[in-house]
Amino acid sequence: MQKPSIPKGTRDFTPIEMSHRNYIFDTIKAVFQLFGYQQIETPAMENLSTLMGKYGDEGDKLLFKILNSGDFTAGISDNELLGRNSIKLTNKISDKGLRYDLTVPFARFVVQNRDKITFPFKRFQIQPVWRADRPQRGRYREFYQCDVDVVGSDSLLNELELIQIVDEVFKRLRIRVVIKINNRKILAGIAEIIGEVEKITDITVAIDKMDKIGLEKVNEEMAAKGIASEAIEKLQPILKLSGTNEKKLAQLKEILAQSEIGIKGIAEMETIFELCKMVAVPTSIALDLTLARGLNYYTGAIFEVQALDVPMGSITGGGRYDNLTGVFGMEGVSGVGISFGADRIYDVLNSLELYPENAQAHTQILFVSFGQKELMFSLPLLSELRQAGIHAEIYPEPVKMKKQMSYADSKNIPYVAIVGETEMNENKVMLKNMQTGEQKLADIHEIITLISQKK
RNA sequence: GUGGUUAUAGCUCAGUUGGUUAGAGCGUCGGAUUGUGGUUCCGAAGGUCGCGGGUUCGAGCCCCGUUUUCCACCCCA
Repeated sequence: MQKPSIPKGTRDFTPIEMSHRNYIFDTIKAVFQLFGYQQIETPAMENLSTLMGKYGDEGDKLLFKILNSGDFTAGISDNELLGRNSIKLTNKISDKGLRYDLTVPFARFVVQNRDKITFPFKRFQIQPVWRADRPQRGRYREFYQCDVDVVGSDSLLNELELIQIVDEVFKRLRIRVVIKINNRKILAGIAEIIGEVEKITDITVAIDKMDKIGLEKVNEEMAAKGIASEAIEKLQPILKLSGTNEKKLAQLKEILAQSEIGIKGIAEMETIFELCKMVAVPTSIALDLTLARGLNYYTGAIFEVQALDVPMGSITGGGRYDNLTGVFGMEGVSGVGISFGADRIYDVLNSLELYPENAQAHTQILFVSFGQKELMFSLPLLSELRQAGIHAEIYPEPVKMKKQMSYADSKNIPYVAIVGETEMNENKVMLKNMQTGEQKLADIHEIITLISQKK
């Protein structure tokens, strides 16, 4: 017999773990709805043509591909098979893949369902995504993203709203966080000023690592990518900017004075900070010029959220993308959105043990079974309890009482109903409080009132 | 994809320079207690030491391969 196992980077969740996870999902969902967002879902698998080329070369490699059904080698010549060109071969034997994130499927959704959507469209989506990454701390091959996006509106009010959502979600989850914010236009302006417009991706990827590897190594990496040493030299004062958000922006304004796009980015940031001040967002928001984020479809503000009390990569991230639907043939639709990484938030919550006590909706009363007659007596009572909204169950086998009591104990069920000869004669049940050990004869209505009060 | 690391009972882990029959705690099941759990006591079941090969008189322990776990890099939630 073989030992059962699951694919690497995937996990099972027990009932307790699920109640913890649902606490996260329910909290996030409630906040999304509070701000007027509507839920959608898209299929776990998409056509590869939808997914390929949207996440860069690295992303393409990390896509899980689904083998075509039936005789998938039918249309392939022996030469092609023997050629062992796995990329070419993949295109022939697979035309579907598991989704890599929720944003690209959402863009497809918008284009395909534009007749049913009124803009601005505010949607949220909570579903798993899959990446063929090598698993490690805070990194899984299957994980949930909780996306909120607004498409069809350029207003910076949307950016504000997303910040407010982040603030509210983490307030409710009681996780202390910092919201890091930057702007792709500012990064573009910087590239322009130092004369390396072509290399903007390499520059952003390198400076994104500032926190992790430090200034020196970042400089080394940029040099290795072929960025001119004068350009790197010019970049230094920018990387060393410090002080309040306002101070940084003021200094940047001077540095980027000659860059139209840079000035535009600064203006956006100023507006966003002003709006945050106006509604008094309590979470600290830090302008972080080293924040770049990998996905290259962002064009304006970019966000990242980090937990203050647990070392963990970003637990939420997103930004503004001006033309995401363009690749699917629908031009000029701007969107902005963020994604909560539910599995990382789950890890943070686990290490801080921040779950509310009654996070799980468990059984409130268990009927023990003695035999056929008692069963006939108990079943209608069970139905009555359930109709009153009380979580009730009956032990399905007339086994030893010790066993049934242990079951109640291990499931943390607060009340046990014992029904035997004596109780049936009086049309009552023996209600035992598992915490105090007290028990008393009670009829069904007394029980309903008692348990309902305890809720 | 690159480098390192791990694997022994359902779970967490011991296991001496390579030496007879591989252990503990927890959990599970049974009993003390034929209608009363959480505490206690007694007992039982449960392992091809990840898998495959090699070295050796002899391998859980050494060597090679492979899979898996975790960590770092790349990249990312």
